Amino acid sequence: MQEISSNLEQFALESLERIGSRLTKSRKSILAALESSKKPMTVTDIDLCVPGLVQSSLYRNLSVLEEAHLVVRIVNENDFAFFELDEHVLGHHHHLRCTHCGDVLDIEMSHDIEKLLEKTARIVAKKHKYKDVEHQLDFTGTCSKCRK
Amino acid sequence: MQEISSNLEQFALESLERIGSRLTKSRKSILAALESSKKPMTVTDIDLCVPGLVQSSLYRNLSVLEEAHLVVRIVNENDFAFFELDEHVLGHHHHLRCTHCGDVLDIEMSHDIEKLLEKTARIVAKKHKYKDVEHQLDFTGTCSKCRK
DNA sequence: CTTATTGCAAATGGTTTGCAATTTT
DNA sequence: AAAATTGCAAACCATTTGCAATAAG
Repeated sequence: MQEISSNLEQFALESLERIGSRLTKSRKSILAALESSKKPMTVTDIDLCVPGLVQSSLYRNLSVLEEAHLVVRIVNENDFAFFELDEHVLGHHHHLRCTHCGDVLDIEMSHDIEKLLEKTARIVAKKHKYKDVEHQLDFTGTCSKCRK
Repeated sequence: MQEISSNLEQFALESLERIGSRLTKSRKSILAALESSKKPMTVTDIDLCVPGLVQSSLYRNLSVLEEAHLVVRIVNENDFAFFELDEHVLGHHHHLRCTHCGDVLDIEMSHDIEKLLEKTARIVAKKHKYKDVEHQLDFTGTCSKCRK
């Protein structure tokens, strides 16, 4: 079981405190798992890294961490969710997803593309009377494993 | 109950035939509902437009239509799916989704942005050894109704 | 001692499935 | 007839929830 970085620990403590929640051992383990993973994880993945924690508690912890803006849930067309650290922690990024196995990778876009997307988001918001519009640019295709 | 356009009817007939399925009255009604809707619909929405069709049959029909590439399923973070006509029918477009009520709107991007996204998809595919990479650019925010 | 968290078991609810009856070609 | 579609009811299954017991501040 890996350690949570002290940066993240401090940030998590504050974020959780802000919503009246505690940074328990379980939550540290969950954050550690997500931090050490190079890509989004399913609940099953996370479960393996936090032995002894019942699945319903894991779900409850993930909800709390989501509420604290430490974790985000990624919904895909398979019927289970992926989780990863929030962009506040991980930095802004995008996803490349395999439509066959559901696997998700984090990828980054150039500064120019990001600027363009932000500008576009502002235009879209104005046109459709939406507030706080954010963009999500995802790519989907077939990974090399699924082609074998 | 609205009519399906003859263009769509012809295309649907061919697409369904190709996978050994028939263009039944129910399927016509479903396609008509989706065609007349200006935005993606939930199963409940569609159900209202196809009275007398049991929900399980509706789901089965939607699966067949999906398989025939006539319809696509949009997954969002709420726990029910939205459906709309495939891009083969509707043309390529993007989505603006309200994170509060789950509502989805179709929006279009400029030609320049599309070109840039296609180019980026090719680069991403090469870098990560993915095939047939497509992009999905979605915007999320709060709609005007949810701010009242 | 007060509030948050946990484990356990049961419920939820959108979606899927088995099967016999019905419709379509 | 042969094959696809339907209705009905039951199953699925990831996720949520109620509640009493436990842990943390």
